[in-house]
Amino acid sequence: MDAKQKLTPGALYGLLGYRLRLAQQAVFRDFAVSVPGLSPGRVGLLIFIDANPGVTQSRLAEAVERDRSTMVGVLDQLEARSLIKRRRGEDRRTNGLWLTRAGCTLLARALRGIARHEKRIAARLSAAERRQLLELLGRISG
Amino acid sequence: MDAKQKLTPGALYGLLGYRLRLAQQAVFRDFAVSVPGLSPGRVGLLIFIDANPGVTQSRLAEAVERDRSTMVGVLDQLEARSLIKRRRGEDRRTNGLWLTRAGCTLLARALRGIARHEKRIAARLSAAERRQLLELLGRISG
DNA sequence: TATTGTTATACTCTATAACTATA
DNA sequence: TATAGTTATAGAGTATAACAATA
Repeated sequence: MDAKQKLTPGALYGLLGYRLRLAQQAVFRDFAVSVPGLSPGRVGLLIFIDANPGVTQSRLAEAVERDRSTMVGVLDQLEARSLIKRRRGEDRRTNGLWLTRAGCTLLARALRGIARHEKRIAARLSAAERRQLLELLGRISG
Repeated sequence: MDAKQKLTPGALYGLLGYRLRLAQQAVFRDFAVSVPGLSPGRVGLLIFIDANPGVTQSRLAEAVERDRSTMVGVLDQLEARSLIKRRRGEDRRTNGLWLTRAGCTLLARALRGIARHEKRIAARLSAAERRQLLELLGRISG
């Protein structure tokens, strides 16, 4: 053993915030493997559009708590990949959003990947422990 | 109630990864209020330098799992704020890192802020629940 | 006037590749 | 040759401010 400490000191290791960050990073890495080609945020957008066909860009931005200007580029990318389409709304200031056929297909595949992912990260928890973890996380989130 | 779903659908809400992300975001927001002027990552660096005075940039980068090129700019900022100092090592390729007086002072203040922060985010958990949450998070992190 | 989508711009955090000075 | 620090560059992801079209 070295005189120097190897990783972050015990000071951090006892903190909920730090441990939450470590867990989230581990989960994120597994997600990237299980759901190639889509980040968690992107999947969230596809799910939301799928559940709310024709939703406007501003409503979507509001739903995921981002500025509407932020959505423009993100949606440009999804549209460039032919996963979504924009269509001008009855209120002609708005764009309605829909999944394309390819978007539906990719979302379905992503959801299967997420199911595998979820199973893998919960592998070391019993069903009761998984429930309790969700409960405690909910308490933290306020 | 609208026909459209308000936020992300139940599909996501049952997922550990999603709930972890929500909890982490809530904690992050509270951290920013409790520990003004330093992000969680920056505090981690100061703690590590404090615990390992004279550590080189590369060892620090390795400890926090970042590329050494990433550290350069970050350390430039901390140095520009006079929180750390670099000193050329015996091996003259290296820079040793130390906290300055101001860095020590700010770190001490940050640690007090983190203590308040930790107390606040754990406020809705019993001691046993807090322990269990740490345990379950450890299991998730692998 | 107010709202929607857009653009221009900028900031944070991160990485890779190539350079320099040392070893 | 190999390593430490640096630079140039790039790419996510995010925001604010201002603008045109539309309401």
